[in-house]
Amino acid sequence: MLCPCEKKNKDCCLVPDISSEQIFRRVEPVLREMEKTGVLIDVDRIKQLNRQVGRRIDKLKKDILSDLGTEINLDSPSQLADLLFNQLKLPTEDIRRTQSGYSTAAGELYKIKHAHPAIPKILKYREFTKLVSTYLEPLPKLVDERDRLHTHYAQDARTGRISSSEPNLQNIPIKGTYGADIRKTIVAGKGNKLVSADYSQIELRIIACFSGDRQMMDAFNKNIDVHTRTASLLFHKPEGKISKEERRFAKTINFGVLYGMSPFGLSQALNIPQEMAAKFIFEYFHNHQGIKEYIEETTYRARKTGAVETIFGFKRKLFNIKSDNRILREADERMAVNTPIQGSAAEILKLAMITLNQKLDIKNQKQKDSSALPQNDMDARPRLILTVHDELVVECPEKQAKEVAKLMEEVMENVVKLCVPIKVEVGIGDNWAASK
DNA sequence: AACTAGGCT
DNA sequence: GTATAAGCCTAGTTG
Repeated sequence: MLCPCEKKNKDCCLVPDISSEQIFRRVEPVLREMEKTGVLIDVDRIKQLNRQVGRRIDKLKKDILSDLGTEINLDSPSQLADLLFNQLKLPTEDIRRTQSGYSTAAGELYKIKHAHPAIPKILKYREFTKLVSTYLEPLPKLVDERDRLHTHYAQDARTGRISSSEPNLQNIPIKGTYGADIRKTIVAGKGNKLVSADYSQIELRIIACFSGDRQMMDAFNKNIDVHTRTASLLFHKPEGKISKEERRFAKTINFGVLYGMSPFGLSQALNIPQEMAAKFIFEYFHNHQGIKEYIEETTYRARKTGAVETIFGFKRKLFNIKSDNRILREADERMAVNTPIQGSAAEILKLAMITLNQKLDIKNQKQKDSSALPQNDMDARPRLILTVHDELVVECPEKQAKEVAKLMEEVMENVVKLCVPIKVEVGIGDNWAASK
């Protein structure tokens, strides 16, 4: 048992006595089982969406090419950049460069969206072609005879996070015009429900605990929205008077801190002057002394030992932390801060998966014994089907959904005890979007 | 294979 | 003066 918040009394946290290596090993069979189970998708609905979005792409493409007055390949960034910036001479002063020329990334085109009627259409075209080429076209081709998708899960060697490939089920759309529609195509089988459980702001809770920052700990302990608390300190207003915009700013800064964001990065993210961004960051660290000291302490220790580690002792070596090359050194400093947070969150989730699977197995055994379910119906029992960094999804018979939701919440919230509460949000639905 | 872009947490 | 937010996977173009 080791308490991660070293600045405070030793017993405020309870971390099970298990190593990161053991977690790594014991989650593997859980992952293999999830791959085997697979997730059910509504193939007809995907094909329908494919046709629908495809028609909009065709129309956009026609409009864009007629607006631009030439035949170029819209999927070629280099052809597009040459046309927009060299031939049509659209303003370039705010446009980032790539190795080859001007960038046509969405964020850059957005800055000049009024400079030419084709620009907003190009942005839509990009959004829709992404959905078709990455999701709507490939997914139906990857299903088995029962319309289930079987991904491959792997554990990342640098942070311990779980990744998903062929297909990647961890980047199924949720935002944007058709995002929710696509997520709705991941469905529960007949008579089943999907139960989704999300850790609420797990990474911020971890940094609150590791740093012992008074304001952040206080917000979590009193169940005050942490972004609203940050906004309240930043804008010198009571929490009740914080606007949506102010909360959004605070949220971006809170996440920025986890990643080591600079004034430049913040100014880009919020679309504000760099000076203002610098002021926000200064003010943030003034209000959150604990976080400031934690970051200094972590990078200092990384320099001394050449590595950082997570709550269960997973180590990441940082080869450039003492480099004379500022670019490389600062990249390692950001990893030094981020890896223990992201990696610890990954371990907490994996330990919850191991524990949850154990309890589901025990439950399944009992169900079988009391013959509450048909003996050979492999589908009629709760199974983990998805894991997405801070979320787990279980598919289970409708009748068990509430019970399973409760179990997931209980297991995930108590698998470790930090010096702030861990909160989980659960939902039940017929598809992935509805279960949140 | 490198580059650019973009989906998710 | 220069680059600038952690981690992952996939797709299309280019040479």
